[in-house]
Order: sequence, then C-alpha cells, then structure tokens
Amino acid sequence: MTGQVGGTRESGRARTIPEATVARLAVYLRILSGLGDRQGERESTISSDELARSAGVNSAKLRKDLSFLGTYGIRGVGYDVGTLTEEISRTLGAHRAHRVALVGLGNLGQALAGYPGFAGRGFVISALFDADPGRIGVEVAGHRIQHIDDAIAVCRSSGVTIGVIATPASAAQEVAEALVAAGVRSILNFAPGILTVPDDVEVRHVDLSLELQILAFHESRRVADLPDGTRPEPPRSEPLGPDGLRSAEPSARVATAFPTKSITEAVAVRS
Amino acid sequence: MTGQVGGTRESGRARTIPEATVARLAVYLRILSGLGDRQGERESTISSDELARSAGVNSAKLRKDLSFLGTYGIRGVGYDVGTLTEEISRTLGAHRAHRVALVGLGNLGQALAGYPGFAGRGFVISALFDADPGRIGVEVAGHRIQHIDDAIAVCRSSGVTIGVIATPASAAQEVAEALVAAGVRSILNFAPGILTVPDDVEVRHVDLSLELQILAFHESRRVADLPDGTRPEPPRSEPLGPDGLRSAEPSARVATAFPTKSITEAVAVRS
DNA sequence: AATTGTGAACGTATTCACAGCG
DNA sequence: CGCTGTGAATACGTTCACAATT
Repeated sequence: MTGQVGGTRESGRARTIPEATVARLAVYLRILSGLGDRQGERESTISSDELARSAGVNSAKLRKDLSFLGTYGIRGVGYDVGTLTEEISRTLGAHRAHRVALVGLGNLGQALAGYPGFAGRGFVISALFDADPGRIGVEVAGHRIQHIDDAIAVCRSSGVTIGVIATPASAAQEVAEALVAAGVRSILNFAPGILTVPDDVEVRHVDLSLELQILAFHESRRVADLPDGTRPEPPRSEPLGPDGLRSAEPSARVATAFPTKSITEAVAVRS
Repeated sequence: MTGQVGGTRESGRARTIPEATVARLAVYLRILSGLGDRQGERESTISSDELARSAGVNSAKLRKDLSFLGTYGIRGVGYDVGTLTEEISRTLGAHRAHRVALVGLGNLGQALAGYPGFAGRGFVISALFDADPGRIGVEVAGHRIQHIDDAIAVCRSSGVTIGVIATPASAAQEVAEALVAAGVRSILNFAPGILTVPDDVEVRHVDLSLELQILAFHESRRVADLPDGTRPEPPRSEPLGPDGLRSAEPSARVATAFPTKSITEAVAVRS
C-alpha cells in the first residue's frame, strides 16, 4: 500500500524499492535464470535493451528498476548475467527457502500443492491444512493434510513464514487469523473478499473472477460505442449469428446478484 | 497499459475509466451483490464510508471511483444499492454472459474448470482444449476436452470471447496465437512468461510464483536490516518458536537458476 | 561506439478538504 | 447535519533524453 518498500544495505545504494519494481524484478530474475542453461553458449552479459524486450518492458524502465539495486551494469557493454542474477536474487530473498503452509485442499488447493512454481523457486510446502474431516489425513503432494486447528502449533514449530489460502471465501478470514496467530506475516489469498489482518502482515490477493471481470469490461467496451464505426469489426465473426451477433450473449442475461451460491467444490465460493 | 480506458455513453458523464478504478468496481460489485440477500432486512442505501470499509479502501477513493460512472449518490444519504449495483454491473459488462474457452487441463486447468467464480458471475465455459492426446475426449465439468487444433473453428462458431490459458509456459504463446486467430481478444494467462499478442488483444497475467516472490521479498526485508550481516542469517524470532526458530531456512539454500525444470504436471512450467 | 545511470518531464493514482446539496 | 462530488495537492510510476563511462 505504501508503494515504497524499505530496506537498508550495508555498503552503497539501495534504500527503498518501489512495489512496482519488486514485481518486475521477479520477472527479470526468471528470465535471467532461464538464460543460464538455455543458451548453449556462455553468454555472460546482457544489455538492458535485450533483457527489457524479453520481459516486455521498455529499457529505460528496466534500467531504472535495476538502479535501485545499485550499480551493476557496465557502460557500453551491459550487465553481467551472473552478477545481476545474484543481485536480484539476493534482493528478492530468493536465496532462502521459504516455508509455505497451504490451507484449503479443494480443487484449487490441490492444484497449487502440485504446482511446480511453488516447489521450483525456493518455496517449500511444509504443511497442508483443511477443515473438512474427510480430507484430514489424506496425502497430497507428499504431505498429509492436517486439521486447520493444528495450524498454529504446526506452523510455529516448522517455521512456516508464508501462508496460502485456497479455501472458500467464508473460511478465509478465520484461516487468516489462525495463520497470523501462528506467526505468519505473508499471506497469498485466493479466496474472494477482503482479509483483515494486522498492519505488519503482507497480503497479496489473487482473485480469479476479478480478473475475468476486468477482461469483460474491456470486452464490453469493444462492442459498445458504435456511434461511428470505429471498430472495423475485423477478423473474428464468422457466421457468428443472425443479426450482428455480438461476441457476448445478450439473451443469456446474468443476474446482477450472484446466482446460485452453489459451492460446486471447495476452492472459493461466491463470485 | 494506457491506464485509462475509454467508452462513450449516450447521455451524460462517463467518458473514460482508469484501470485501477475498473478493478475496484468489480470489488464493489461483489460486495453489493452479496448485500442483497445476505441482509434479511431491506437495506436500500449504503454510504460511501460503509461500502469503502467493506471493500478495504478509503471513502474518498470510492467516491471518486463511482463518480466515473455518473452521479448516482444522494447527498446526505448515500447510494441506492439497487441503482448502484445496476450501474456498476452495466459498466463492467456484467449483464452479458461471456463465453470462455479454457486451454490446458492439467491440475490448475481442471480446478479452474470447476471454479464457481467462473460460472457464477456470468462467465460461461464454452469449450475446453488441450494438446495431450490422452486428455482429448475426457469430460471435465460437463465439457468434453477438444484438441487445441480445433480451437479456431470451435471458438469462432461458438462465439468465445475470452480465453484462459492454463498450459505449461512452453505452450502458452502458441495457444495465445490460436486464440487470437479464433477472434479472442481477451486472454487470462496463468502460464509464466510474456505473451506477445496484437495491440488490440487484452491480456491479464496471473503469475503465482511471482506473487510468492513478492511476498518473499517482504519477508526478507522483515529480517534484513542488519548493520553488516552479509548472509541475512538469524531473523529475530518472534514470540515464534521455542528456540530461535527462524522464519526462513538458511540451510536449504536455493539455487539461483531454476532447478529441475521437471514438468511435474501440466499447469505451468519453470518458475 | 555502445550502453548505462539518472535528472527532469510527464502522466496516472491517491488523498485531502470542503463546497454543495438533499 | 450528513454525505456526496470534486478541484487542488500530493504521491507514485513511467518515459525521455543525454551526459558519463567503459
């Protein structure tokens, strides 16, 4: 929320790093990491322009981002891949393994438990929790699911620092409180809805239906506004329908309030 | 990327709506929708302050957000829940059902197929695609998985407007191109890595490992700030564990480059 | 000659604070 | 009197453009 995230380093630069930059550093790191073994040749440097293109940003932004880490580039040459990787890695805390507790093992939770991006980048799943008695004891991704009521003890004793919530929305707040009580200060929340936590707890919220609605907004804008044929109504279309059948379906109108509330499965309810 | 998203309405206000506002409108809408039937009583108005609190934003921001839709509040009173719901809904295109194609039915894809947030908010899954021959024909969430090569024909004829990519990273670009060829202009991408698409295609990227890394960064900052300590070693323990149990594990050091590249499952590779 | 690092300009988003209105 | 709507102030983020540097 602050937009600026602090930290002090012994020697030189790097005082605070903007949030937006932190997110991109992770992207750069992924690209740099992939570079290492992908290129058979030993490419040891990369220019801001090249890296920026791979990351889908412009090079000025990239250079400014990197400048928050200190001065690691070589003018006229570029950045040493090894050094840069190391530096970003250090900054992001990617040197350490972080122990993760995953709460809620419905469809989504199970998918997350097996997600290579978790295990593959220094995130170690240390515990799985659920409230459903039918799930307790079941093994998923090499871990036995434990009851959420044991979360405090288990997380504390195993040093969990990151919690992932993949429960229905109705359980999320409660789970968050348990995680906080267990000393977890970083939470990744997949359940819809706001989580209320102490100020020193960092919450990131991934809201799938929100993303879809943002897309839907843009989608609607496309076809809206036909005052003067701005949109060439181009490639798509097809014998899509009788009258200028819109991409969206006007007939299948959707209630504004959410319809069924049918908890088809675990994962996340409502919305 | 413009930060401002356009649209014209016949009568009055609403010219362009900031991206940040669009995202929050979806949040407000969810809250308003939930309000309807949850409160037994017929609460017909809500103040900016109340709604803002539910949404986790401050009330000035909320009012400014709503002001982009037009003037629907009543001074001294608040907003009529019904009107406001309707207005936001219209703006977000939530009146229409949007047809969604989901590509990649590994763990994550299957979880998404059953996700209530998709079906529950006007998003209709119309087709499922995969490239794995072993999955073709399998039924998931009431749909038979089809081969990705058929995506163009199927999406066109069924009027799909939104594509969701839940394949491994290696397949994502190719899939995106197929979707674009099929006329899809809105893509939600769960695969890590950049997607290159034409300018008029809107891509939203959900990157799970990125989120974790951002959390890890903050996690590291918590314990960092040692006067000199090169190796950020012992995070001051909290009222955490018994002995000085560290939040992050210094021993289980993690390679900078990604380790195995083991494509454990579908979902998304590397990172 | 090529490429970094960065101050200054610009654009976007948030917050303040209060006039205007029901 | 309470609450909205919004201009003005501020904070944040991106882009420009060029001097510094290898």
